[in-house]
Amino acid sequence: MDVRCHAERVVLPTSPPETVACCAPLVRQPLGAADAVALARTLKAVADPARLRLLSLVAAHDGGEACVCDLVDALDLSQPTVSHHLRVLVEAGLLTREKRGVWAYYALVPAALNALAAVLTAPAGGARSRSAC
Amino acid sequence: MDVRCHAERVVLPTSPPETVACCAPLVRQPLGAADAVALARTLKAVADPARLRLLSLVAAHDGGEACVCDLVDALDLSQPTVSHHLRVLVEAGLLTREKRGVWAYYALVPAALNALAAVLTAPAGGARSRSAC
DNA sequence: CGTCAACATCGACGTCCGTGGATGTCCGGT
DNA sequence: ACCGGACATCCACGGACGTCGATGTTGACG
Repeated sequence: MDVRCHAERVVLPTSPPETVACCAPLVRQPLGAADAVALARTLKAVADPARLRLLSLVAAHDGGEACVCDLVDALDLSQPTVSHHLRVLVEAGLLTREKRGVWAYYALVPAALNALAAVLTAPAGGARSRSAC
Repeated sequence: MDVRCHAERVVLPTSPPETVACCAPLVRQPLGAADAVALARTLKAVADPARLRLLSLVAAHDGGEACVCDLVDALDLSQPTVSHHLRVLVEAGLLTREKRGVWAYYALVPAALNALAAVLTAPAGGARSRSAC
């Protein structure tokens, strides 16, 4: 499950997990329709207040993982709603789920977040930037 | 007493005074509800295929700016829809609008995109990373 | 084996969002 | 002054999304 460069491949709507859009600088060249849909799908997973707080809570938790009960307690949402958001984040490849006993522990996938950040990064001052992946 | 998980660990300090989406790495500390809403609002502006393509087209265009007619021609959307998306992007601070004569030229705001990217950036392998805000 | 707790799934409801056609506004040209 | 083109705004419709209550599944424990 590595996040490699040059992923021109686009997956079907019934996407397998962890299909994070790789380094497509967004400001280098106009991205195609299919790539835009794929990128938007991942960004939509992050573009929600509850999901942002979940990512933040999981990342800031001890050991970099947290169980659902902790998250339900931290947010003002019902347990099914929290489970739904966690599912969305896992399907987007941003979180991993590991069940230990009765509890389900969620952990961050830093590479996925960094891939998103890399796509959004724009050349602040200069015109052309390095194309190193 | 029953063993209800370990829900006494989380503190939930409400929202810190700072509400700016400056360097708040998202993985450093749990972000408050208000900050999450603000961040999500900006991310929602980007989490759309048409808007992503618009950003890409504008950035890759000559001079870093493009008029609406170019964008309507590039995408398969009606002119009102393109105007709507451009409006969303301008209100999110990601594009600027300058009207010259009959045409309206849109240009990218690199700092805005970079701010988003900075928030999403996670410590890939390391643990702690400090950054002066 | 029965019970309880943790978590996921299902069904439903209200709301927001993307889209296009019709229309309005502004500017330049003849 | 009239007309045509470039954009913006308005309105309405269909689909997607966030939320919760109810229910199902699984594992631990007496």
